[in-house]
Amino acid sequence: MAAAGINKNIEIWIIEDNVSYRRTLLGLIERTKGMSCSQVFSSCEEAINKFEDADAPEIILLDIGLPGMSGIQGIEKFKTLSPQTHILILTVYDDNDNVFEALCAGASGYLLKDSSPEKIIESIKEVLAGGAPMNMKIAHKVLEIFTRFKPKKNDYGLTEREKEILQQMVAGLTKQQIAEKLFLSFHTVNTHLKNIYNKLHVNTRSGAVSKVYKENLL
Amino acid sequence: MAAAGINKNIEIWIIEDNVSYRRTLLGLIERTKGMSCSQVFSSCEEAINKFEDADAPEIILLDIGLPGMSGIQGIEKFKTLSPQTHILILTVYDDNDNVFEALCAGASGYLLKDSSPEKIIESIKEVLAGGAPMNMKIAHKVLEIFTRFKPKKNDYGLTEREKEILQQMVAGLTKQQIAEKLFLSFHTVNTHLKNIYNKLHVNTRSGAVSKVYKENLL
DNA sequence: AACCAAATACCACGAACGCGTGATTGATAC
DNA sequence: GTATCAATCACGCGTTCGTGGTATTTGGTT
Repeated sequence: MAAAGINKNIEIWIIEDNVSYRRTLLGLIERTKGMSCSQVFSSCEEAINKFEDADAPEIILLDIGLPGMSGIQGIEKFKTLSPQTHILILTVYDDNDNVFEALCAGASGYLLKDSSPEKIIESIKEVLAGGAPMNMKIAHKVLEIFTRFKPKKNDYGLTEREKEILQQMVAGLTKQQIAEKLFLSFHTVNTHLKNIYNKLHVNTRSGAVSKVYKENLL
Repeated sequence: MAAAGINKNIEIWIIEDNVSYRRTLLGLIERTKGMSCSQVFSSCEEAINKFEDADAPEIILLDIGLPGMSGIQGIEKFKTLSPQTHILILTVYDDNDNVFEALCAGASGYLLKDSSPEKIIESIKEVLAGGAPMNMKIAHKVLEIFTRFKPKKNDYGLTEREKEILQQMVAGLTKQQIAEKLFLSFHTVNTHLKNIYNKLHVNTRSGAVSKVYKENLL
């Protein structure tokens, strides 16, 4: 596995539009034994062009927020052009969508830009060793995403009627509208709502709706 | 919760049927400063019983291949009994199914038994810091699982600021609370909220929150 | 320099909400 | 046979929301 590091340098490309950060990365790579950065780009498009007359690198350090084609789109393109190339995301975005999309698209790791230089070097090695380096924060998000795939049946002891009312609330209806739709008195809906709040340990509509989705109730 | 490490030891339970490995773990924990293992079990059932007359621990080190109830089932049970308890899987199984199920069920981390003692201690700390420690191998499998999914994405031209405010609303905060949290005037939040409603074509908090989840905004 | 979108801030009003406290009925359980 | 609990309905109080406005500042385009 580490064979590459013995005879020749690990070939790395950098795609990063921020000039100073790009320079920082380049410096870091170049002064690390066993690694070398032959190409730097500020957009995916440029890198894609280079694939024609240059050998594919072993690693691409890739930003997500890029001018033109986004890093996410880039991943897919690079993976088609050179499936064996590992792509290590290095970005400021840590929202669930970007993380999810990047990993779905085939990224081999996901780091945030506040990672220390040592962490970055270490992660590159980890990728080559078949790992999947991630920030603590990112790893946590990954698990969060996982738990969403598993329908929890944590009822909180909600009654059928309460669930019914919760559904209407999730749909965005007001208490009065719910009452009309379910042929109830406004006061009844009010009471149910209070009980729901108690059971779910929330005290706002948004909190309740949020809990419904997060924990897959109903 | 993070204050726990300052004044008292991190409370850890071990559930592991292999006597010698259990002893190894126990020894490791007990000789680590700031951690203490008050309970060891060889099955989930025993641990579940103890939940009644003992305080829930901060961490459970959990094996998967157990007599009786499997570790996977155990996770769900423990998470119901004590949602704030972190469960760290420590097992020999590294097949996709077990990994996937465990993480779906709510495990906070997944280590293989060949992990070094230092790695285990480090992982416990990482879990408490909100991370999700995984072996290189496991992390790689997690990414593999991810590549099997491929969803959509949507945006209603929401501003970054608007998304930020939407996030707080999803968390169940009131306008006033959001204003305080983001160091804004109440009126500003109000304005943003109006714009958000317009963009999402809703006119209630619940409707907005609902849309966020249904269409995977943020 | 002109322009524009985004972020910020303010006001006022009627509608809706959250919450405490209460009651009545009917079914199920012990 | 009485205890429990879901479901229904009721009132009032103070708070928050949704919506109609207006307006300033700022950063980026043109």
